[in-house]
Amino acid sequence: MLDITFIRSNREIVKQGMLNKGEPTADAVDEVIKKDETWRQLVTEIGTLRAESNSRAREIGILMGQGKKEEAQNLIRETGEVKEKIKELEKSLDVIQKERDTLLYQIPNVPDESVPVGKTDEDNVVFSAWGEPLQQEWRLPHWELASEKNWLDFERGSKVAGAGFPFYVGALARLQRSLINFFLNEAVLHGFTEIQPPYFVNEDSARGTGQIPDKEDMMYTVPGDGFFAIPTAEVPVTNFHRDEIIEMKDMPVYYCAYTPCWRREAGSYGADVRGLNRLHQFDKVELVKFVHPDESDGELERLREYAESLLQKLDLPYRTLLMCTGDMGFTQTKKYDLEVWSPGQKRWLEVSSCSNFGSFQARRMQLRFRNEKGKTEILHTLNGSGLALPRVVASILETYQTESGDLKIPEVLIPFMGTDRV
RNA sequence: GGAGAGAUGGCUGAGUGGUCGAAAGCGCUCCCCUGCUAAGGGAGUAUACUCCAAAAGGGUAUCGAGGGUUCGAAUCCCUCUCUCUCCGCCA
Repeated sequence: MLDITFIRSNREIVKQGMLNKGEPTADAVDEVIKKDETWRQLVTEIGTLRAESNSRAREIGILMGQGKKEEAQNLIRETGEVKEKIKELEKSLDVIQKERDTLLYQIPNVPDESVPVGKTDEDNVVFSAWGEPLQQEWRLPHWELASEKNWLDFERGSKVAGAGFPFYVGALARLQRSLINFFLNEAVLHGFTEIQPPYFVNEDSARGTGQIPDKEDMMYTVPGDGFFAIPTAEVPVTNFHRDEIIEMKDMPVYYCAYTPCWRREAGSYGADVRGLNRLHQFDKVELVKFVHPDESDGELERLREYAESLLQKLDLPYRTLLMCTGDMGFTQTKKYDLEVWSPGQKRWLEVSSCSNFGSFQARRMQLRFRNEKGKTEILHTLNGSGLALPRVVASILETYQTESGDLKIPEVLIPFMGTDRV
């Protein structure tokens, strides 16, 4: 949610940003400003009437205290009219406010100036690249190697849960656990505080990070309890401080969390969903930052660099994309995607997405800090994957496989795996 | 799941229909005094919205949340949420 005051004084910028993000029109901006004007008028009017009603009530109290019942009765009679008027206006205010807020929720965050304007993923910019993508023809896609080794069981996954819920078996299960440990250890070394969040959240939390209204279809729900299965740890971790004021001395706040993630992924098909490319449940280590508004630009770059360093330590070639306005999503001001090379499929796989949300999420959540002057101020949030597991696993299976059909273990994972080859 | 108790400002904790946004204490900030790592005195110290060009300053709302009664509610009524205690169940 954008600040209505910001929208009022930056009408054209907000409109342009909305169009750049691919919204068909930016009419909501004009409408919300109009609604807000009416809203403010009503608030002022109601305030005045309430002031009057309050002062009369106080007078009545004093008269009663002095035993002047007659005079008090007169005043009480007169007050009825004001009360009626207030009730009436309050009803209108309620309606207007709902209309205003609905519009407000429809206006996306404004892209940063450094973000390229574009419509689709074709317009994303390759920001950087690292490593030499392997091209040998003998490399098998990860699902073939995994099948030969009995490491992945999609059939039983379907039987037990459904499509997109595979079992990881034996060495591959251990490899995932090793990656989780590696990622968490690295994050803690870089100053992130490790937390284990709930895997289900309530509606308020889903709204706080912007999953609703808009993207509730992406989440699994728990019937009867009103819970959503988290689509990413971002949801519970960012909501950790919802409705709180963080002291300046405690800023910036960095968290990392490992969780499974559940996504319905309605409408996905084809090669996209082969093997580990796209699942309904996957593991991820997520990084979340709460920072001073002046710092968020730099913090995004450091977040990106940190995520990249993980791929470098695993020695997996990757490239970093700077997402264009049309492909970046509703809530972000700027976003990088990290894509790892999949030599068995000869394609890039997204394994991390690092985003700056500015004050957009924080405002919804009333997530504030006490600034230098002791005033409360909405802070900025960022998050990034560090990293999403299945595609990293896929890339490892394809990058580290030998021509004889074994799998070498990336050096940094050997301590966790207890072996250098499986 | 059953029974009971409770939810007040950064914290502790008063307040059961009338100048209560809320006593007092603690903490914190500033000032004064004090020649010493103590003590004393004074002032200040919630959040959101809104009016005003802005500052100063007004106004409104908020005592877990929502609704109700009333001229007036932290205080009465209803619903919900959460916390604690005891019992049951349990990884």
